[in-house]
Amino acid sequence: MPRQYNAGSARLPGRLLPRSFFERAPELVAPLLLGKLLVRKVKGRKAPMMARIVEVEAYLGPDHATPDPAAHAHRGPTPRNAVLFGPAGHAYVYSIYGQYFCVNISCEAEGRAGCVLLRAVEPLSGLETMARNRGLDLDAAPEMLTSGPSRLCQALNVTRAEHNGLDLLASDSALQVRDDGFRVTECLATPRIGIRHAVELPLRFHLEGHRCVSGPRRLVGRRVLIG
DNA sequence: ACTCGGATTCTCT
DNA sequence: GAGAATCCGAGTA
Repeated sequence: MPRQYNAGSARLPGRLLPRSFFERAPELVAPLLLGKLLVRKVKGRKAPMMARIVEVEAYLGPDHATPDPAAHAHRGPTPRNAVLFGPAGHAYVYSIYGQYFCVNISCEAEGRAGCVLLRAVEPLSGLETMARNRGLDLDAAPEMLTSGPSRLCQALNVTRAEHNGLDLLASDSALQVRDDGFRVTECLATPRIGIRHAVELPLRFHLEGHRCVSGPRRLVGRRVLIG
């Protein structure tokens, strides 16, 4: 059973991840992010929204040994992807299809790009707020709230205007990644979803069988041990 | 200035 | 499983 958190508690659970955690290649960081907490603090509200990361994808920068033409950073820095070339542990939020957002976490040392896309999280607290943000009934199933990169942005009200470039490793950030001690020992690596290029790279990582994971349930993948 | 495609989601059939 | 919605950013000129 997922650990429950007191929505009224003033202190956030666990601890912030160190920046060094993200100053590595995205394909190493991505599986290690599974099981970590995503915390969304909203000004004027006592209780933050919290969710556990269950599905991610790695996108490689132009200096990586493996070319990744599916990555936004592949052709080098542009105004849009500037955050990816900055320090690690920051939010790269971009808009897609004119109506949605996706959120990534920058990886690698400053000057080098690479990131991890958050594709799905398991809601832990603030589910009614998430449902309201998504325009769903307050008793909507958890997987309808945050299963999908743009669904989770909508549920947590993450936008490019407000959150692009935000430091996810600072205690005063509206969006944080934290480690509450929850341990994931293995995951499944599969091809990434929704891309046209580099479709063969196995850079999508998820908790096998988790109901909040997005996408087709029958993707071929290989088991990966974590830690 | 102009074109084109997109790391998606929802609503149908 | 297919098609629509919908617009920003990147590339080309």
